Amino acid sequence: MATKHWLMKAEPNSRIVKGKDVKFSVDDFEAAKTTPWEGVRNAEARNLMKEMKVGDKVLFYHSNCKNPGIAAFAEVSKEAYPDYTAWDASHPYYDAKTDKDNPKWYMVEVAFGSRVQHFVPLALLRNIASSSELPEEVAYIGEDGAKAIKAMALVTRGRLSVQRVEEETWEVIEQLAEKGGWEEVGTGKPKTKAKPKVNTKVTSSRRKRSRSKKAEDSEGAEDAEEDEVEVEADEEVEENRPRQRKRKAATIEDEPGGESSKPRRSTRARR
DNA sequence: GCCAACGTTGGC
DNA sequence: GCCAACGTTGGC
Repeated sequence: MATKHWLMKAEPNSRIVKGKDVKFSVDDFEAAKTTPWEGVRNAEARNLMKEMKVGDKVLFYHSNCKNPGIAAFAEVSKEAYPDYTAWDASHPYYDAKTDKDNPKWYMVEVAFGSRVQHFVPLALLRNIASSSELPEEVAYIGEDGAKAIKAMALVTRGRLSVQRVEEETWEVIEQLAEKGGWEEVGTGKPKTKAKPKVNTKVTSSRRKRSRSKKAEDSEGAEDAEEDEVEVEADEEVEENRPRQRKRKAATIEDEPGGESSKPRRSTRARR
């Protein structure tokens, strides 16, 4: 079967949930090499993860930050298995309503591939999606490319933390990540619609702040290494870091510490 | 099963 | 920090 493509969101900024930092930036991901994508507590996102196969390609997205966008390429290294953090009362995403005999939440493991050469900001994608004409800085994606972007779940629905990405769309994102071109201009201005701001900047000045550490969020990239992934993981992961997101969790809990071993990330799953 | 209230996500 | 979109919960 054909390889499928996905987009998974993580939060690059520090955010403490139940005493634990759910941050998981592209830097964290690169250092971890592989990470269990735990913490997803949204049924649709979980169902999509269950469809993932080893080798499927993933766009790593920075969410809930100053400059949200696509920061890296990754791939699925382990198929869906029960998300044990749902049973860990000290975990940010603990779900008191589930138990080991009847797992409700699942996670996959994702292996870092490479950073994008040019960070692809959500603002750029929104700009492309909302413009009647293709911004000239990214004219190389063509009208079909623009059409693919307009249909992206990231643009049309936004809130899902795990989304399906069409192959053609993946290719357009690859082109953008490789060629860039809007940085000096700003995301291309908005033409028409416009919503907002356009982004822009992005690189250039970039934003400041952000996250706890530094940022990187934005771009990053610069180089990138390419390579590809590989990896696999097997075993378990080692560490990994966290990120994650929130969710409600239920309550309970108790304190931190816990084992948990890893926290991780995750994306949010929106709930 | 419908739907209003509520809570969350997440861009800005 | 604001707030819009949307998912979930729970009453009826």
